[in-house]
Amino acid sequence: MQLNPDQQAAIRYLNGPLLVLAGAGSGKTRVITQKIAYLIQDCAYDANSILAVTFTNKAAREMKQRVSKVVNETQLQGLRISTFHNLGLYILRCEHKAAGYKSNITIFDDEDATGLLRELLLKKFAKDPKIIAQIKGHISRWKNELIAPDQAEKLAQAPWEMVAANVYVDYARYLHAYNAVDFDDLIYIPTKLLLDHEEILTKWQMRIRYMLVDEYQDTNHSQYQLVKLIAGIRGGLTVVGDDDQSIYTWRGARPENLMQLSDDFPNLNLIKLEQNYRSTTRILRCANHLISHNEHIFEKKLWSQLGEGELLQIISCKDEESEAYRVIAEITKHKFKHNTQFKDYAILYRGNFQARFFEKALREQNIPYKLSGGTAFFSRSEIKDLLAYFRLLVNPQDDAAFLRIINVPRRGIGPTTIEKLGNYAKQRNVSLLLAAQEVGVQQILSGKPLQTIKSFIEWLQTMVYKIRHDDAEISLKQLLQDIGYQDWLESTCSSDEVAKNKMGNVKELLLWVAKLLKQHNGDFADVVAKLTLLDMLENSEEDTEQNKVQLSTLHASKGLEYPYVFLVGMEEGLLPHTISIDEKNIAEERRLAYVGITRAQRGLTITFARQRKKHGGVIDTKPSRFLKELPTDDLQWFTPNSAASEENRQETGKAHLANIRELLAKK
DNA sequence: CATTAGCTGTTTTTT
DNA sequence: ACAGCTAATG
Repeated sequence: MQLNPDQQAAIRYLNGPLLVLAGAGSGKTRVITQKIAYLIQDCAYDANSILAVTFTNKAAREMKQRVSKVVNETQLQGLRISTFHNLGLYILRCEHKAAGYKSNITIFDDEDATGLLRELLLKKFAKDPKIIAQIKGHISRWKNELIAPDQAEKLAQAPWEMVAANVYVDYARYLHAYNAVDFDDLIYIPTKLLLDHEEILTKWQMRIRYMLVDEYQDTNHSQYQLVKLIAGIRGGLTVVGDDDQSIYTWRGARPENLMQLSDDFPNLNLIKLEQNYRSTTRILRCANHLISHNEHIFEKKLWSQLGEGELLQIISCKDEESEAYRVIAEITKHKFKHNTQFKDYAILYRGNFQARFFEKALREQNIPYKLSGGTAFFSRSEIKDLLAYFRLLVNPQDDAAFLRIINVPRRGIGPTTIEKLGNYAKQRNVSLLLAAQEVGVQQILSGKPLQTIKSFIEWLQTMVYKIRHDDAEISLKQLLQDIGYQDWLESTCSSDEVAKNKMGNVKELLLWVAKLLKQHNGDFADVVAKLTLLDMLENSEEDTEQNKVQLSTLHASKGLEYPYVFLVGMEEGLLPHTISIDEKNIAEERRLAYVGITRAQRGLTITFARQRKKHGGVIDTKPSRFLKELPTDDLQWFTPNSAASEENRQETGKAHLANIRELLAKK
């Protein structure tokens, strides 16, 4: 496909910073990938002097894949395409000394961070998880705004804000003592570092000569500062964004950063991409109609040359179960009729929990599917356990990891022992593991617990050695053997099935780690940190190649496209979500729906359930208000009593599915 | 220390 | 419905 003049211009423009306002499907990823190719092939840029940044691992993966199709492999050596968090980790690991960390940094995930905060707040006053979450959010905001703990203390006004600031101080101190960072730190610390150290800043500015940022509307303040610092006055910078696709303000994203750019870079050039190469005119008209209900920073109108296309189908379903069966039935029918492939279909939803019903239905029908997003995998207890072992092997100061696994599997180390050890560690001002290694613990602990901990530490040390010197895969299997994890799973799980499943996950993790270790030259610390950032499915191009129905949250679907999209659960309370139903947040929910609609290339089906199970009971639901914001002429409704569909008399999706199977069999 | 029964509150989205 | 926590018991 040829590039249009605007795209060409965006690719070739190198006389300073450039903002590309790119509507959905206007080829923004193409502009970025082609620009990388242009820089390398036509402008003699070294690949390792180019940095491309995205928000999700998925987007980074996609971009890497697309670049490798345009530029040959030897020229790509050293090219960095990564998420903001991975970039932060990279800078932090390079500059750990200046930042005051040892090289074996570990990353606290959300759960660890919340755990630490709970511990700290217990002393102060509260243990209400809501308050903890609130304070966590506040600390996160401070970090996003580049406000240090001591500054926060000075700035705090309201009493509760003072408490939060105090906790922030302690929290930062503890994390540092653990030689650990949280997700926000991965941006905050490197940005502060570049701000405070002229020579480090210069070094990075020299190293990175051109920077490209995708989904720019999702940057928060600290991320923007990081970009600005690296780009410097030279302004080797292209950012691509679309304020209509800003769906991350809940985690601090500031679409205003699009505007901010022209203030910070007076010589900023602006290029708009408005031609859409993805969707039919009908789909686009619906998207434009919907989003016109929002206020806009920049006006733009998307258009397409791909023809009118089919009507959008709106299907009313009885409940979530029949919604799932109905969608599967529609896919089956459509696939048969148009001779398509499973991978041409995507099911998009607001919340991860919705995937369950579709998974069940797909499994029953033996339809292959790909569930997107690694979060589910990493939140599994068995994976977190193993990861905690890994973290402890890397960093003996990681107390969160220590606490998680010291008694998993059971070693007879209970709360009493841990409390004693904890007190001692605090008094000695060292981590739990290091405290247990000191001679002085003998005065605190004795007998069996002491013996157990001693031998546990000895074992850990042999393990550290083994992983460094022996074959990775064998070492990791040994670790699993030594702790008797399989037996523990079998004895604690409710059924053999569950235990087997968990063991399968554990084996999968070990395989990945072994593979990653080889990729990272055996740098176990690096691999473990990467794992925490969920950056692993890297070598699974097969997934998109494989012929599977795609299941994804709306958030995770951004930047992707599918021939036929099923946007499910289009109900009040779900999309828009109950929590975001006030005037300010409704705009973001609308953008979320907009993102969903604009994923579709040729066909779009929107479904909703009239009833949904909620905390036990059954709740009546209403169709989403967003449906009323679509142009009626482009819609075809399928409701139980509408004449539009004979088939729809079948109330349950299951029966509907059976009908279609029968119909197909006859043909 | 481990186990278990009963109690709670809880449901967005991601790094 | 369910997981995660608490308190009581082995």
